[in-house]
Amino acid sequence: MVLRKEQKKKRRNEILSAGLDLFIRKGYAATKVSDIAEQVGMSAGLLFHYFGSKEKLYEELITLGIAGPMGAMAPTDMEPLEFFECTAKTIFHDIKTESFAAKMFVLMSQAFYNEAAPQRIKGMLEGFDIYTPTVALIQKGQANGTIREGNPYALAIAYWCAIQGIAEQMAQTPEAPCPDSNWIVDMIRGNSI
Amino acid sequence: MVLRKEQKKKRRNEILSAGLDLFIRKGYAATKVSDIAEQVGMSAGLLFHYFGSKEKLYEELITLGIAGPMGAMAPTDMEPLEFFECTAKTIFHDIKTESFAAKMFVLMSQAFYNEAAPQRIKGMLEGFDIYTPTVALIQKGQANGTIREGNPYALAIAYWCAIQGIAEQMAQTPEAPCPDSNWIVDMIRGNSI
DNA sequence: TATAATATTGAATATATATTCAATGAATTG
DNA sequence: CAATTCATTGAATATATATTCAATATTATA
Repeated sequence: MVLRKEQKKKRRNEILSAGLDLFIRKGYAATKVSDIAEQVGMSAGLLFHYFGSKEKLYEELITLGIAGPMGAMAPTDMEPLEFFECTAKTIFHDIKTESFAAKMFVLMSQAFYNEAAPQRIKGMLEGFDIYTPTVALIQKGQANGTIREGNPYALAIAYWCAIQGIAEQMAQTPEAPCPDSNWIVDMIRGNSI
Repeated sequence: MVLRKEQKKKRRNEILSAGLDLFIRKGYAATKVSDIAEQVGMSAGLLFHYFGSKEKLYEELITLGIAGPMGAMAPTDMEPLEFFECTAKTIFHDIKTESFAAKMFVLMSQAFYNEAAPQRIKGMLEGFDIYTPTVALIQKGQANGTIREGNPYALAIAYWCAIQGIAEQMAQTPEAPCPDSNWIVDMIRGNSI
């Protein structure tokens, strides 16, 4: 009955999952379509039946990332320190459970900063700026002493890049012990009692 | 007289420098030999006169990294916290001055963890383990209260990966403000008075 | 069951990029 | 200055990998 349709969706997801895994481990350019196909257990030719090209597959992952994990990360009107604690905890929890979300976080960071990402994807990520709202939040926190003194942009970089570095490492060697999210927050924490 | 020889050395260094720059920005696979040649201002063919292959060029960079920046980073018998403060400060200073050393640090990290690095290079980095001595140092610091409690390996990961994440970012966007090395150390600092 | 639609493969093709090479120009040496 | 060696280029070749496609198997529909 609907078997065909469900099977197709499942197969697409398998491809997306394998692609995500390989893209973050090897990078876009070094990941061969045949690698992905092999990891799924299908011929390379068949992959093109599901996704028109390697770039389309990558693009779909980025689209998922924009809609999901990254979207949920947008700063709110929470107390600044609370936001940073909460976000770090969520990401690290995802990392520990090896979730799709955590890998997606790594993929997005790579796509954003690696010059090798396809041009069209670069375009999709234009205006996807996590630093501006983060800086605003940090300034707010500095005003009430919950965030340490220092260049707010530099603090934002320290926070996100530390998380990114650790997330990438965990994606590479999932068996290694995962740092505590509080340690990251201590990097930017103020010394207000 | 010796002009030829000096010119040759200078040219080799230009290639190494351009290669290092592009490898860390795009990754090994996505960096075209013609990109490197263009950045130096020579034909792609000529590059092969200086380095037999793209891989050989990469290999020479890694060799330089092993001998230089990474070698200097090996833990000593210093006070643990002092070592971490000192190392972070040195790396961040290098980053701020956009030195060869800082880029090399990024290259080495990438070569170590990215599965796409050429196999031979992987081999060269075998046994180049920065974590074992770091863990030992952390345990020593935990014993005298200068390093916080927690899984020593996880603390080592937090420290190195945070530095790596920030270094990579700075390599990508050198105009951004650089975090303070002390912030990183605060991540692992104990609360002994 | 017969027919149509879809999934799958493996081989063929296209494309991108690494690498080679013959030819040319510039520097060095005697 | 003549001869030789080295630097350099641009075009040709080799190689790796993305992509297409005709043929076949499988599943759905009537």
